[in-house]
Amino acid sequence: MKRDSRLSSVLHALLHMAERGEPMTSETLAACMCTNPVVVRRTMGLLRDAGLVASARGPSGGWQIVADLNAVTLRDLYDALGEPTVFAIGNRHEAPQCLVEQAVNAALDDAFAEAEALLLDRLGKITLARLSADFNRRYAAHRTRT
Amino acid sequence: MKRDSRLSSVLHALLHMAERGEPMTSETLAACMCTNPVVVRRTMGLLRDAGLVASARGPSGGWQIVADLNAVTLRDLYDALGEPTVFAIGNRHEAPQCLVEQAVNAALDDAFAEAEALLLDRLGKITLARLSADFNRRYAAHRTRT
DNA sequence: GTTTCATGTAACTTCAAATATTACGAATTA
DNA sequence: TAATTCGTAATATTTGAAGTTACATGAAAC
Repeated sequence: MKRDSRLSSVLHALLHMAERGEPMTSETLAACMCTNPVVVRRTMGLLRDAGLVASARGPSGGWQIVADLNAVTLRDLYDALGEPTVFAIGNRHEAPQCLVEQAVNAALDDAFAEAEALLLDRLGKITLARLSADFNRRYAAHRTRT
Repeated sequence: MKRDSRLSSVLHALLHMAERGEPMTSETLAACMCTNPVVVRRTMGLLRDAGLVASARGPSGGWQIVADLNAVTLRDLYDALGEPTVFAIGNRHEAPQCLVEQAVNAALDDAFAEAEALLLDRLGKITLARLSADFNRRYAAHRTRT
């Protein structure tokens, strides 16, 4: 299976944008994430629909954060991306006739639902501001070392 | 992404085997799970390697549970399957140079690790015996209704 | 107002991982 | 020895994410 890395990607992009302060083109963002401008536009487009970033066309255009870094959590990003499937493990059939399979599914669904709830709760507690601060700590430490 | 449904599959198979009491061929199991005998053999083979089931060749051969249903948890099955990847969401790069991406990955890794730990803990608390009992409750209820 | 730059998006291709299939060898029972 | 069943290699299919190509649309700069 190929894992969905969009959450990781948009976070990477957003922190770079936060550092920069001025609009960044999808080309620039794609370069710093080793991907393709179209992929960036597609993904950032979802964040724009959610009101988190703004895009502008033409010269001096590009992408910019419009939300308050203290107010945006990773959960918000997850939601903006369309609440992608969390687990790579799932039931064989979703609504089986077989009573055995129903019992199996019920047990698995419970456990996975609990884990998903915990994950989303954790994501809801991490703000972009905190990640940005974390990055700046790492940056300072890095400059000290070298 | 295509989700891994082997945990669901082997559970389904094991409960059928528990009900039956005598060996079941991979062909029979495949039929009741709408899949292929070879797939069954491959997957059940992992459980055999873990000492949970036994296989016998030739006429009157097939698959049988050899473990105590009270002692086997879903976590044991997960382990027997080789601890498959839990999440369909992941980091873009695993060991990035970029400090921004390192900060992002660290935050995500934490949240996902917590959720995974909770999931495995839950799986470790569900025994095959409990699932079997759950099935029998459903079966009784079903017979009452019809 | 024309040129240039950048997004918007449809259509298609590639890639990775699970699952399915075919084929045949090896072991076991009757 | 014939029938049955597992063991397993090799290959194909399927699914969904990611990447690519192509071109239309809109905005700024001159």
